[in-house]
Amino acid sequence: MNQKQLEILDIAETLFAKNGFEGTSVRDIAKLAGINVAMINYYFESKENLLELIVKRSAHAYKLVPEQYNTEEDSFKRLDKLIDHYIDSKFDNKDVYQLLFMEAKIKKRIINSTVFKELRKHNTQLIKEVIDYGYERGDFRYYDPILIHSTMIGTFMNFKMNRSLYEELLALSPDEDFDKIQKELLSKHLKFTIKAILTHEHK
Amino acid sequence: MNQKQLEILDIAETLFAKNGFEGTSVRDIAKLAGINVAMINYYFESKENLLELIVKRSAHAYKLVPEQYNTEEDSFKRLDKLIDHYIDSKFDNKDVYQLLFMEAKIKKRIINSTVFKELRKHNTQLIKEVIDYGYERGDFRYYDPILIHSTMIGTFMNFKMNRSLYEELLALSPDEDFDKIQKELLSKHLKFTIKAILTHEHK
DNA sequence: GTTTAATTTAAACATTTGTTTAATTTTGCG
DNA sequence: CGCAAAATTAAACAAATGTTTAAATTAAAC
Repeated sequence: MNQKQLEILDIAETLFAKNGFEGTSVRDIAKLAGINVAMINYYFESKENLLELIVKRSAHAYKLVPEQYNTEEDSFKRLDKLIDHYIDSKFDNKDVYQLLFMEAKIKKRIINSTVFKELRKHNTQLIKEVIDYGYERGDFRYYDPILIHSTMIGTFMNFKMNRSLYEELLALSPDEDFDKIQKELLSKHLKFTIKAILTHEHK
Repeated sequence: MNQKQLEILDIAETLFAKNGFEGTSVRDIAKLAGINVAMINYYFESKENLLELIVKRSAHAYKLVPEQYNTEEDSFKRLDKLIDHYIDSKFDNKDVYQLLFMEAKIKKRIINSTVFKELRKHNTQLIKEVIDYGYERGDFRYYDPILIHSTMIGTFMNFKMNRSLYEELLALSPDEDFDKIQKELLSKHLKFTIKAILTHEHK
């Protein structure tokens, strides 16, 4: 794939995430990329296929990698690192995750939602291992990793999908780096929440 | 508005939530409602207007009503009731919330996202009051209601939007009432999580 | 430099889109 | 009934959609 094709993927990714798949026409993409409409079919065969390529390109980047956090011996520090790693992986690949999240619901779409499901199962399993690690060391109580993951992903997506609301609520001045602040806030909040869950007594 | 018009609203609501606004054609709606395509414009003037009507019809139902929970004197019980009330209000009006949530991102749409923002501000404020109540009685620590609300709504939406994933993960037999189980699980999890946050010590 | 292949273009293609028209049917009322 | 208003229909509308074609341009190979 050449430079131009990658640029088209980026542009399509952004537009799909912003306006939805149906809400984005191939002409929109072509115009923004400064190319002829026909080039999209020449390069990618179809619009559907373009979506599939975008998803495949980035989906793997959302997989958690144990090496990123399991060097920490302390249960709490390991959890912290896991959460930062989790947030980082989703922030770095800007828009695919929103795309996946939205498209996962659409039954019509040919897109392989298996990719998305497998991804979530994989990450849930790794989260479970960190919980188990802390549990065996007597630091955490046990709690369903599916639910923990739901809260992580849900809180994250909610922040991502309601940016303009949070700009208002948090009353940030427009020159501040919203992404950075949002990321820090989210990191702090999720760490606190998950730790609270894992150390809270059942009454 | 007659019976048929209300039925059309219901059908459109379902389809919009399932396939998105652009992903749903007026002909899809007409076919499912068993009416002529022209009737939709005859009744509702335009497709956009139909969406707006759907939103307006249900948006108010998502507003929390203090009377539903502030009869409880105990901080924890009041919080429990708030959470159940919160979940109930979103479950009862089936698909509008998903619609709002998805459409809130789309900048193109004429739909008044102010409605959605005001709704969230209103609910955040009520959540804050419950937190304050518990804080004044020495039951809770203070925690940013915006973040609490984010976790509530995020966890909820994540459950809602990934139903098929959770059907798989939770390995429910198909004859079980998934909605009911999901609702109970969500209720229990959110109650535990929010309470954990509000009683967890800052280290 | 010529020829072949790959790239890019404008135009046309067939569908589908939301909406409107104009004719028809149904309804309500005297 | 008779008639006007409302409801419903099939058809047509223009615009937009994804895709294809066939010609034009560029690049590569010999």
